[in-house]
Amino acid sequence: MALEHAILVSLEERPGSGYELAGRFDKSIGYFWAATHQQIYRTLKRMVELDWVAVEHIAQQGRPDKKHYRIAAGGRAELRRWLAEPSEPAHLREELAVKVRGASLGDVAAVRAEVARHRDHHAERLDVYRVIEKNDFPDPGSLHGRGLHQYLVLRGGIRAEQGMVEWCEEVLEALGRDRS
Amino acid sequence: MALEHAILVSLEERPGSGYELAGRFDKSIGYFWAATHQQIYRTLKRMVELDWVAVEHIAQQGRPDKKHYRIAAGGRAELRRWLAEPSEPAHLREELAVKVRGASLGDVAAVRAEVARHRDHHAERLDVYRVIEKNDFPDPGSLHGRGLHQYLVLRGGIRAEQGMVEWCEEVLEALGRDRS
DNA sequence: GCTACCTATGCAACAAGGTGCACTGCAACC
DNA sequence: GGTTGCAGTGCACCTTGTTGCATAGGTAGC
Repeated sequence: MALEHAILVSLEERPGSGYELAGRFDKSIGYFWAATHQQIYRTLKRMVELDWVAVEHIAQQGRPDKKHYRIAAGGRAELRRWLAEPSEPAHLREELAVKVRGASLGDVAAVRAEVARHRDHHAERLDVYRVIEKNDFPDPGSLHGRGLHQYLVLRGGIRAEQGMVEWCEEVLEALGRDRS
Repeated sequence: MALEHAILVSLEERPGSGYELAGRFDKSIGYFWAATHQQIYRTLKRMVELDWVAVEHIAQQGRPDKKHYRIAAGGRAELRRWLAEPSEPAHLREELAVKVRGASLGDVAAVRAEVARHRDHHAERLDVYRVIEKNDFPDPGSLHGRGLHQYLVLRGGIRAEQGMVEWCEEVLEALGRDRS
């Protein structure tokens, strides 16, 4: 499972609480690997038992106590092991595509409206990425190491969203032209 | 869940056995929504209980008996209902991206090799799609209705694989240039 | 003659992900 | 003064997906 490894990578970049991690998985790293707070709390607990992360209980006044996590030596070793290991190419899983394929068995106009909605969604997401690209990586040519790696992942997100927007446009155009 | 609906769409196009469906989900429709034979048998069983599909037991000699499934009226109604309903945009889930992001915590060369492997995989998949496009849809401009919808989904697959290949190339080039 | 694969279905167990809820106390809004 | 939202962790339950195994006769290759 990659969730553990995504958490390890994120904690290595910056230690933090489960709540704070859940926030990160709701944006930034979460754009490429989503997770709910439930998954994160459960996984952190398991990783403490495995000695992949270290916990520190922090008492707070006025707000709930929290647990601060940071990556442990075992976690670093696990990351190295996992990075060297081959991984399965992810396969597509796009409900919208199934709907397009079956559109003629229902209301084609409704499916078309869904495609338009998805296009808007992906266009918004694309905007978010472009802003990040502009603000955080103004000079991509000068990047090295970790910064470069983060940039490349962002580039993947941009490509994916751009591709989806273009596909939605193609579908909208074709369905709009079709009168049968 | 969309697996049920993907099966319904597939059965509507052509009735068949669970085994035969598992074959389809191993190629064609499976390129966009993968499923194992286990999932398919379980889901078919459930859909029979819901009266979404009808079964016919067929005794065979020399080979195991089989069950032939076709879509029922309830399944058609469910498809119409589902097609009219909005669906959540899928979020990305690409383990390779997590590896690229964490590459500096391990053997960057190994991650780079993985990216090359994935590029090859997606390039092969892209070839498969291009062959289907050329053979099954020689004249896209003349397509209507169901044929057009199938073509549009294939176009989505082509775009996705093309995008992945290009991203892998970008990553390979950038990692190859980086000496830090 | 032995191995391996194909057809065909399915159970059992497990891993992973998602949903709903519960508790607490402060700050901000209207 | 009541509602909403945030910070913070977690349980219980449910759905979805994966893996290993079982069964059994036919066919194809070495």
